[in-house]
Amino acid sequence: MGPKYSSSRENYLKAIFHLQEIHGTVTTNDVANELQTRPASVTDMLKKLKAQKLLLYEKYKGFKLNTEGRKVALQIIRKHRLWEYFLVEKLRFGWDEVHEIAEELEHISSKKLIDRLDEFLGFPKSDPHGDPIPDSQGRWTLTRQVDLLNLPINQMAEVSGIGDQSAEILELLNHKHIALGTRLEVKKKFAFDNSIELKIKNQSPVTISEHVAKNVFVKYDE
Amino acid sequence: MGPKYSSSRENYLKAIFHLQEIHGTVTTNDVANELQTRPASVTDMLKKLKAQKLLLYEKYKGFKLNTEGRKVALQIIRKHRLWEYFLVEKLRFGWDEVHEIAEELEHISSKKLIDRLDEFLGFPKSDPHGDPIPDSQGRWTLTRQVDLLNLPINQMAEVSGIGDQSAEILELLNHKHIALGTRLEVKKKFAFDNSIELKIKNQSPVTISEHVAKNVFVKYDE
DNA sequence: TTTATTTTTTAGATTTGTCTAAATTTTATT
DNA sequence: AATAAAATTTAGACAAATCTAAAAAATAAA
Repeated sequence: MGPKYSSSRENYLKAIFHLQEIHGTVTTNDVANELQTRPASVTDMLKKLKAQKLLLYEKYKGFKLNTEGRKVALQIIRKHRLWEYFLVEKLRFGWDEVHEIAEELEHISSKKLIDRLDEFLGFPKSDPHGDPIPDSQGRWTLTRQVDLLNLPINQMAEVSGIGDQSAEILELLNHKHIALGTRLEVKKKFAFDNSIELKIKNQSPVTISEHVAKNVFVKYDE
Repeated sequence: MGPKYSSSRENYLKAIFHLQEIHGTVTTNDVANELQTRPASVTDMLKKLKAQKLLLYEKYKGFKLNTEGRKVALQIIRKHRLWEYFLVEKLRFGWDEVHEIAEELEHISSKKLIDRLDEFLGFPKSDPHGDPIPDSQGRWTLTRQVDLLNLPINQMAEVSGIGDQSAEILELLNHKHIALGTRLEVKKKFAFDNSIELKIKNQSPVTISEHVAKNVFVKYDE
């Protein structure tokens, strides 16, 4: 059996999901803009998605995915992010060059394939951009995982992993009282050398270099 | 940029390549049969492939791929077989369940992806069915690799690998004078228990069980 | 070598996804 | 509230890939 929905339909579902996460409800123009297509084409597709019972839609009013549509969208997002993780972690791609390839891979239909891939990758919780990966039931941890360079300022987070496992970096982190589980927030980012000033509760601020920041991963709820 | 040719076109190229390997020249009905489609649809596509300069075709005469068409077909076969290898070796799929999934994966367009995958897999020479994998220039070793159960009768071949690495099988093979590099041929296959009678030059015939045969891989030129 | 059979092609229709241009509805502005 | 502007939908067209039914060409059989 081929795919349940065409690539095109899947792209619409994904775009609508994305937009309704941001705005609650979605408009025709939004989708046209997101998918680089024409509003008329969007309307055409909305009718099809409604007929397939994936979308709540009354013409001229806004629209949003129903439960089934959301479910399908989450599976596509899951595939996209797992493939991105694979490309970066296993095939040594840069995190900035994987999106386009994952746009194609996300439409491969086999559920067994994606569950095996998930297992092969060790059930990662976040993709290389820090976005959460839904599990095979479409649930996701609300936790984002990023390195310290990408942690928003004043966002409390918990250290969840160290990239470089060398004794040198562990010594440095130890000295600054940073370990797995430490709760901290970024107070300042210096554009000059990308160094970062951190604050850990009940301690005075510490500064770390870009090189170190890149290797410290933290998670936080959004 | 999207794919250079549609999935459908790629499937035609692959089918025609396959058929012309067997019969030299290809007919409309052959292709229709191979792709489970109608002769009229094949004719339609032949015109398009000819217009794209991938096919030598005069109506009512047979047809075959030109150099460019062959090149494209080989790249698709390369992708198909590398993905099959990945599915079996990395994701623990059975060799009998990977074909359908690879039919989808083979249409992913990124050349960089497939070259990285090739590297990640260690530049395998054969897919899980023993079919050769073309390299990134479309060249392939004419050598097929199969286990002893699948070696054609009276085909001289050379032992190229042992699946199970246990001391027990190595002891058994050693006793029967079978090692990496040994040249042998299958003289008889017994349907009753799938045991196999082998002949090594200057030695009397030996019989091995199905279990052993499955774990001895050989290569031969076709 | 006619005739019959099979193969292949053409003609015209269908489906999916897209588009442009025009019409309609909603929203914003005076 | 009337009008202007923006958003959305409809109507009709097009390209790709497929199909059926009929016509044309090639092959096989009498």
